[in-house]
Amino acid sequence: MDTSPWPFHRGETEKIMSIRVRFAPSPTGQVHIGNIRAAIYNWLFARHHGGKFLLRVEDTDRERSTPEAVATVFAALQWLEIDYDEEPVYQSSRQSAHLEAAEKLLSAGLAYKADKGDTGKGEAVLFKMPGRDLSFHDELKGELSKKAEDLQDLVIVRSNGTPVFHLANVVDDIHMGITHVIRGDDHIENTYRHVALYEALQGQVPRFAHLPMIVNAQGKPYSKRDGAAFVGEFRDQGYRADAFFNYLVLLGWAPGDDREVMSRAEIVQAFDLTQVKSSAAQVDLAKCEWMNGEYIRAMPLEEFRAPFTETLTSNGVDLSGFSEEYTRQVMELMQVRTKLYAKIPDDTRFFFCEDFEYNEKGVRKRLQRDGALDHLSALRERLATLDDFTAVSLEECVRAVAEERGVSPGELMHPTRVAVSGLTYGPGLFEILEILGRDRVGARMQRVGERFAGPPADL
RNA sequence: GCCCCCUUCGUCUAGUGGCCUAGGACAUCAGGUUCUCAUCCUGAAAACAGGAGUUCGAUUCUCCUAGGGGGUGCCA
Repeated sequence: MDTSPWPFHRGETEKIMSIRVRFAPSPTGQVHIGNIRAAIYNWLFARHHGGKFLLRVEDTDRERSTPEAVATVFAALQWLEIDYDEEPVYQSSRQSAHLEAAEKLLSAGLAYKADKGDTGKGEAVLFKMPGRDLSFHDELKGELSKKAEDLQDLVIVRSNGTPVFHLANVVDDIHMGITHVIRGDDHIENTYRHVALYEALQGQVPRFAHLPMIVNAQGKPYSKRDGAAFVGEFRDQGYRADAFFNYLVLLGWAPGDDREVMSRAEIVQAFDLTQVKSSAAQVDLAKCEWMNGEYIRAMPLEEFRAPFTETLTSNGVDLSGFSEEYTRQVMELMQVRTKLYAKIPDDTRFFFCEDFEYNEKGVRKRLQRDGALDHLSALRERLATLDDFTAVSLEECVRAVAEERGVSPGELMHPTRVAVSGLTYGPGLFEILEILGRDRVGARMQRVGERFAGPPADL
């Protein structure tokens, strides 16, 4: 290692000069997980090193860059609590600077006008490649280089007078004083040409880090066809922002020890570009869900209340008739078995209304079989006389009835579960019964006795 | 076609020449707890793409091959 005491030696300079990175999304309506992960890595890099994280909205595409699309970008950042340090730069407001740069290159003889490809559209401005091999150091992939003959001049201003991405990107990065460009590795090829542009414009060439892509099971870029692909979708499905953030961070980076579920502070502390993988990563929604479940389980019960009630309410479940204490009891049972908020309504609706659906298979298997309904009705009568309608005595009672009738407790419990919840799974039966209370339990047990009596309707 | 990048269990990854009998996590399977589901606990199966080098010694370094991806736009 470098033991020189002289501080401005080699890699030391970058520690002294402050780091400035940026996230430069083009607002197209939704924010792809690959893009947001790039934002996250930029943000973490800045926060870890005490640098600045900036935002540049690349809204030069008039058709797609609507105000709503821009708002979506901000909403995604806000949801994930990715804050930025300076006023966002809107690329659309920088066009004159881009064109000025092109003029400069033109008058310096570093660019020329031509109709590239003889399109007949008129003359565009082309940037002249320097005619030598180009190379740059990538923080993840090492020394990258490209031969002069493989580099072609590129259009920097279209024949209609609008600047092209490459020009705008470089001019703006110089303008914003960007020191590290951290972006997807689909930009590697562009980077050689960008390096030449930086030099031609006499800008300080930043350091680059090209992140691997996020791919699907076929190794192709992950898209909406492969499942949830946009930040908004994950939020709507009931992911917690911190869990989603944590999962995405781990897609291409690991702290080097065995930690996986990590707080934001821990991640910031541990994050570094050198630990980022250079090969593509495949999305694993199962693990993403598991991660979310970990976060949900770990949160204080009262923090669970807001998402819990919101999800139910927005799915048409009316909670107004139930006390805080009542919903708290339900929440207590449900928190440990919730992986996605979006699943809550189907799993808990029966606690809050009478018109829940009966699971068809459950009905066939548990109610329309043997003497299930007989058992149920016998149990119902006994439950009606039970003094103490609590989980403990309910269990005693059910076991006693089972023994009297010479069946296993399960023979009574499964039908009862379907009868009162419509489901074949869920929290402990006795807890469910206690919370629902004697009246509703009795009514529901009676109701299925009538409704599902007789031979199976279908088969 | 040409150019560039990538390659450890099914998946995310640890590993920077000996600590590797290749570790962890998700998923899977088998048990335990249990009325079911979830949680929790125990255990199992599961990988260094292939081939040459370099070296006393390669998952780790080099080269070749194969496979995958990206680029090759007056898209970003």
